[in-house]
Formats: sequence, C-alpha cells, structure tokens
Amino acid sequence: MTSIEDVAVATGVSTATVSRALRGLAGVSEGTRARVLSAAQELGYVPSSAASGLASGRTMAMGVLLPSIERWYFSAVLEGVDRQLRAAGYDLIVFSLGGRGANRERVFHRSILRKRIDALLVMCMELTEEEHRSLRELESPTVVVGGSVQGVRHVGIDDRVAVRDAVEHLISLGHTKIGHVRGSGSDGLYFEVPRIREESFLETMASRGLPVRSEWCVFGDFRFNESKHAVTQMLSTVAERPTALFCSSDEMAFGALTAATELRIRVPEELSVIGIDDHEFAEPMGLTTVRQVPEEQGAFAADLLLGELEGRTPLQCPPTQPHTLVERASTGPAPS
Amino acid sequence: MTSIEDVAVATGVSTATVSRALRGLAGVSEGTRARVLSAAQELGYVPSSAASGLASGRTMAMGVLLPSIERWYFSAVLEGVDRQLRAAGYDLIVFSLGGRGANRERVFHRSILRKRIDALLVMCMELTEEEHRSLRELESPTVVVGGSVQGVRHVGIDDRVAVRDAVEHLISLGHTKIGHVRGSGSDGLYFEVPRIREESFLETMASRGLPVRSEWCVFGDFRFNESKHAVTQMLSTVAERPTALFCSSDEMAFGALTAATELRIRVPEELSVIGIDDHEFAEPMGLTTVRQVPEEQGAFAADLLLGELEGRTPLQCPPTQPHTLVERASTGPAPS
DNA sequence: CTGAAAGCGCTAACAT
DNA sequence: ATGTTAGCGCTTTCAG
Repeated sequence: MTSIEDVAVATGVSTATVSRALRGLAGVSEGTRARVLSAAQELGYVPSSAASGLASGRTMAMGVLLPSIERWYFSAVLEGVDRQLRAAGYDLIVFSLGGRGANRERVFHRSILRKRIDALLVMCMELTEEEHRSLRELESPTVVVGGSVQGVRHVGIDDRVAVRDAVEHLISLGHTKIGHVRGSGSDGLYFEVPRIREESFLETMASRGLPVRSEWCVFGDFRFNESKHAVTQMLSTVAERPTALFCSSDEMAFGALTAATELRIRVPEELSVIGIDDHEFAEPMGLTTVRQVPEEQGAFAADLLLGELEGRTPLQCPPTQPHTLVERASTGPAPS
Repeated sequence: MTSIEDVAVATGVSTATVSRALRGLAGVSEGTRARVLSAAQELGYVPSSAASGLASGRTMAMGVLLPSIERWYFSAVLEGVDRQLRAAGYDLIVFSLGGRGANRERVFHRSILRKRIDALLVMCMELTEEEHRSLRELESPTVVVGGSVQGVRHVGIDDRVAVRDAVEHLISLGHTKIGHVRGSGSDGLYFEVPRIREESFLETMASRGLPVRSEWCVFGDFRFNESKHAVTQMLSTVAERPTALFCSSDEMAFGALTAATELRIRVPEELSVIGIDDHEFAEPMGLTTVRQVPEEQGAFAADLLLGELEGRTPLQCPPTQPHTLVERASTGPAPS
C-alpha cells in the first residue's frame, strides 16, 4: 500500500503538508496542494482510516444499532441515514441484534465501544443504564430514532397524535364499531411504539365515548401474515363484526385487507381499514394510512449527529417529525 | 479511555502479555490470563479497533456494497451477512449507492479502500476493472452475491433454471398463453439478473414451441406499483388476454395479483400468476413462487469470506444456492 | 512464559 | 507556508 510518506517523497514535501493538502486545510499554497493532489492521484494513494482514526480520534464512521435490518421501517431509516452519511464522507456501521437480544452485550462491547464510531444512532430500543454510561464516557453523541425512549432525545413522529388522527378519521366517517390490530416488539426490543399506539387507540375511543370490544382487538405482531390470520380468525368467529379496523402498521393492515378479501367482506363498504406508515405497498393496495417517512427521519437524525460532531450545539429536543393522513380506497363511510 | 497500558499496570505485566491474554493466544499461563481478564473487566477496558487495526493490519470488519438497502432482497441478504459476521466478531460496514451510481467513485475511494474492511461482499453489481485491481492490491477477498458477474465468483441461485422451473410449472398446468412482467436494474446497477430472467423466459417458451406475444410482456421495474400499473394497462387493453403471467420477482407478482383483483379477473381461474423470491408477503397473498433464501445466501457468502480471512483456501466456484417451487393459490390449470 | 522495543500510518502541536 | 517531532494504542518480532 502506498502511504502518505510515498506521496510526500514524490512531491518533495513533508507528510504534514500532504495531510493538510489532502484534507483541504488552510495554510497550503495552491501550487503545493495541486502537486500533492496529483501525486496522490498518480500513486493511487488512499489514506488509512485506522491510522487517521488513531491519530485524530475521529473515525469518520457512525454506528446504527437496530433490532433487525429487514423490517421495512428499519431499512428505510437506514437508507436515509446512509444518504446523509455518504454525503458527509462518513461510513455506516450496522449493528443488528438480529431479532434476539442475546448477543447484545457482545455487540456493545466488542463493537460499538471499540472506538470504531464517532456517534451512534439507536433505532427503537432502550439502552441500559450501563450502555448509556459507556457511551457518555466515549463522548459519542447518541440519538434514538423511531420510538421515544425515556431520558434520551429522539427523532420520530408523535405516535400518539398519529394514531388519534387515524382513529378520528374512522370516527369522522361514522364508524363506532372499531377494532384494533396491534403489534409488539419482538423480545421487547422496541416495545414503546406498539404500546403507545395501543394506548392512544384506547384513549381516542374513550374520549369519543366509544366502547372498545376486546374481541375486536387482535395481535398482528407487526406482520402481514400474523395479522392476516388473527383478523381472519376474528372476523369469522365474532358475533358482530366491527365496521372498521385500525392497524398499528401498514403491514398488519395488508393482512387485514387480505383477510377481508378472502372472507368476501367488501372494503370499504363493509369494513374500513386504516394503517400507519405509508409503506411502499400502501398506495398500490389502496390503503388509507397515516404517512411517516422513515428515510427522512433517518436523514434528520444523521444530520443532527453529524452537526454535533462538527461542533454545532447539541439539540436536546429534536422537532417532532411530520405525519399526514393519506386517504385511499380502504376507508369509507360506516355502513348504515 | 482506559488503554491496554492501564490493564498492564493494574496486572503488573507488560502490554504484550495483556494483548496475548485478551486475544486468547497461547503462551500465557492460566494464572496470568485470569488476572489480566479480571483487571480488564474491572477497568472496563475495550480495545481500540483503530489501534489494533493499524498494528495488525486486520480491521475485523467486512464491507457490503449494494445498490440500495431498502429492497427486500438486499436487506434480507444483509441480515444473513450480519448474522455470520456478528458470530465471528466482525463488524458490518454498509456502502449503499442509494439507487444512483453517481457517487460510486467516492464510495469506493473514500470508504472501501481506506483499509477499513478486510473483505468485501458486492451485491448484484459489476465492479469496474479498476475497482477490481484496487481490491486485489488491498488483497481483500471479494465475492458477489445475487447476480453472476463475469470474472468474479458469485453466490446465488441459478436464475436460468429457476425461471425455467417457474415457466414450466405454468406450462405443466396447460398454459400456453403466457405473459411476462420483467424488471431491470435501476441505473444499470444490477442488470444481470433481470436480463437472465427474461432470456430464460424466452428460451423456455421457445423450447416448448410456445409463441411469446410482445403485448403480454410488460415492464414492472421490480416494483409492486409499477407492475400493477403496467399489468392493469396490459390486461385492460389487449385483445386477447394471457392465461398466465410469469413475473421476474414477487413484488411484481403482487402488482399483477392486485391488478387482476381490481379488474375482477379471477386468480387462478382466469389468470395464473407466478413470481420468484418467496417474499415475506408471498405466503399470505397466496402467491405461487420459486423460493430463494437471500438470508442464507448472505450468510453463505459471509462465511466464505470469513473462511478465507482465516486462511482457508479460496473457493473459486461456490456451489449454486438452492431454489424451490412453492405452489400456492395463484396458479391453477389453464382455462379450457 | 514474559518483556522490551520497534513500528503500523497518520495527525497535531510547535517551530521555523 | 512548511517541516519537525511526538505520539495515538495496539501488535509483533526478538530476546530472555
């Protein structure tokens, strides 16, 4: 590998000057900079991140800790994070717990703390007190994306209001018999979001004086398949059917939609379905939903962290991210 | 930060011994090792990856270069890669081109080559000759996952055969009027797979003496929405409809399914639909498809690379990954 | 089995 | 504007 030394020799300057020139620092004459640049180019020189990281204390990499990569929300956030990071010349290191929390300790110690990252973005999970302390000692700025977590600032929509908007949309269409398809965090990894969504559903119903029937509330595990089964089961056994279903995520709403189709229950004439997310499939499936844009959330969070790494003053309370009701064909007036 | 020096002092041994003890190398008495371990534990010592990377030349990180994170196949592969890496104590660095190939040069030089990774897994895209050379100089083992690429070994299914299996399944059901929903790589990032799938469709049809009608072949861009529109358009304008549709991916098959539903075309009575992938939604949507398991492919590729990093002899031709036809409700006998 | 010492390749004062 | 000089924290010969 060609090192900074080689470039220095080739240009006839010191390594310090090469370093300065390459990083665009002030205090290098234009002539020298040009010669350094071309020599570096010529030699195919690429600085070693390990060496510069060791010397400068900055790794130019950011970590993202998440429960799993594959879920729509997570990969979308990742996409947004990556976009900003790439633009800023930072690398993205992914720490996935792969659905299980078991190896979490190892992830944290063997990876995150190894001075490999300058900042950490945590997706929808709580850090233990000890993990927090470790990060504070490392002085790595941290932010949570997606689910509010006590004591840590977070970037995300206001789930409470988003749910209320969804449910009130149903109510405004005349629905009173409203069921709920809820999720939960696998292994308690991101339990906050499903909980808040359920609470808000109950609150909104209560505030409108509408009863909630427990047989209309089923568990869809944030998944299409689970939701489809649960909803099928519910719709085909219950004495009286709900006229609308609020689903805590679009994927579960897809399940509800599919269940309805298979049971020959017309949507929205007999059953309205609303979700949350605006998943890529929501539009083609005609699903009414509350849109959130995870990619933007990820980008926002990444920018926030990036800003702090560049010395901007820490933002203690990032602004709430926007959500919007998107009306499509899956909701309609309650049957009379 | 507590350094190896601190641990050495606390234990009363040299840093060299601490290093050996912590890494489990031979030549350290059990007593010493135990004392070192407990001191390290006590002090909360975590080795710096930059320092050890610089000194040893191994970063304990692997890179994954992909066109975008969010597409199902990519994130699923990533999940598999991460699983194996995590188990081996390696970190995962993600280089996403974010759909556009523009910043590719920068990604490569500013990131990949910066001695930040020990090996590179490339997803579905070709490396330029120069990129290859760079990696060879770095001596980083490389492998491509998902689409065969000339001159580089790759891990993936045999797309040609997979497509043939799908199409022959339709033919065996008596279909002769078969259409195709094809994809393509965005910006030529992963053009190989869609091309092979299309070719194989044509070949299979030809080999059975079946004509291919160009008006039945539409472009779905590997997406639900595009596919739905294209299929809707096609089915509602064509003089005679096909009785079956082979879709180059499940997501496009979902689009076809949805299009059919909206047009009140019964599946599979009037139209059979088959995809490729076995996407998470395929089962609940009742889609017949050819299953591939990207997570396993990613894990396999990661293992392959990991093995070489540990000195196992390079595998020039990784075995073809398996695919299986999964029959569900979306395919049935051709209408008579 | 353990220690001393020489770097790995770069950055960051401090000089000039 | 540029060079000198120390390290950054670890690994790795080479001795003992």
